[in-house]
Amino acid sequence: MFSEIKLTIRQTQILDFLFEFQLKERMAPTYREIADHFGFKSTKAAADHVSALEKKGYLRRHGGRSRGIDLITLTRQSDQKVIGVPILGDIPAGTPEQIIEKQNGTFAVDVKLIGNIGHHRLFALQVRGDSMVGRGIHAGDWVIADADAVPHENNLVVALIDGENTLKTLARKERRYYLKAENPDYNDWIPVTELIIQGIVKIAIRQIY
Amino acid sequence: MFSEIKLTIRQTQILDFLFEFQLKERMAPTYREIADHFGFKSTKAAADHVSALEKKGYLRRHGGRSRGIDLITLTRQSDQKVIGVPILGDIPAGTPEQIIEKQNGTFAVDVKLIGNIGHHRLFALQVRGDSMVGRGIHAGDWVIADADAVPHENNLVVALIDGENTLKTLARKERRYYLKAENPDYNDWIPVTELIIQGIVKIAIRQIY
DNA sequence: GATTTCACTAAACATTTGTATAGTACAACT
DNA sequence: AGTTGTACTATACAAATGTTTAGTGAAATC
Repeated sequence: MFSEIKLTIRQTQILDFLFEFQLKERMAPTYREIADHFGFKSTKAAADHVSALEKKGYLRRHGGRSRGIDLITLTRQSDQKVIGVPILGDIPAGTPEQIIEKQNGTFAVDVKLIGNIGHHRLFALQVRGDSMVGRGIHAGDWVIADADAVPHENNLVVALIDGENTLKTLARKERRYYLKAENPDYNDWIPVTELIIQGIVKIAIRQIY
Repeated sequence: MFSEIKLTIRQTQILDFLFEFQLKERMAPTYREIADHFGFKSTKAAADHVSALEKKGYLRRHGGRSRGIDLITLTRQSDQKVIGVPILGDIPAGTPEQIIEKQNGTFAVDVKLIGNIGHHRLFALQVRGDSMVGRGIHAGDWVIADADAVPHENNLVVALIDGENTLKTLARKERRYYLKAENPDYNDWIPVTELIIQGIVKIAIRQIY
């Protein structure tokens, strides 16, 4: 490829500040804001540093314009990136593949919440019933589930039972897995062989009234 | 379900231009650039339109700063509309006005979750401590709060006590309001006169492991 | 019919901001 | 030994930009 041009310690500090400012304030700083941050008594110092960073290819400047520093690699969206997660309809099909096809719009989820999921397929659904109140999940809540995650004990899973999506906790007794409803009123332990686990719940979203 | 605050044809055109400019130029336009584009002979026309859009909650302005127009909504697609909610830093200032200024990046929230907030200011913060486990809110959870909502009894509120943000339930005993921690370990009832209620929690987001 | 909102013009002011000139000091190459 | 690059100060100008006061006319709302 190409070897990056080395930066001095100070130039690295300046560049770090530029990124930080852009992320926080959602705009580029002015030379005076840079100077103030570093305690420079002249704006020329800041301008010189930015000029050096431009020469070395770390940024572009839109000459004449205020706040014209353009950090090339940082898009505005990188601060606020969302993933469109398909919403599961009320009567979903069986397999995870079909789930995505039966979608009912999408739900936007901030990547801060899910991190690096790779190519995993996610889906969203709105909770009905109160089988999961024991884990703080109530009717009307939204859950985001990962269709490709490997289930582990104590995971909150989306399972398909009799054509309906239900939320259960994946439990284990000795060597056998079961599904458990987190509500004392329910006592349904269902062996995992009788059903399909469609996804592992990663995020729960509650609207508070 | 919810109706958005309506825009006039001209205001829609202005908003479209703001999105277009931000996308192309990677920065917000100035009032003169807006005026030039539309052929306005006074910058006041542009400023008035932007002011109207701010009042209707379609954008925020960073007063005094050049290119200080901050488009909150990222996408204009009706399917996947998100609002950028400023994230509160760890040591926030007192009044709701100052909250927005101390922002630390933004958090994207699907409008499906919030409905019509009008021009209410929202903010996001990550929960520390376990004072709200009784209401299913744990350390690490995200909460989205409305800085302009009117507090009611039993509301989950963000309150500023001794320079720290804490979550409490707004409770009432006879005619006086108090703040209650939803954890049997805590028993702190604080009269509302001694503190500032910064916002009413509308959404809680939990990452499930 | 009165008031408010919308959509601007016109002119000006104040601040913010980019840019320039002139210079100091030091370290690193060539 | 001389040049180049780094890292600034000090001052200042001019352009860019936000903001304000004062107004007009039409459309919408009360």
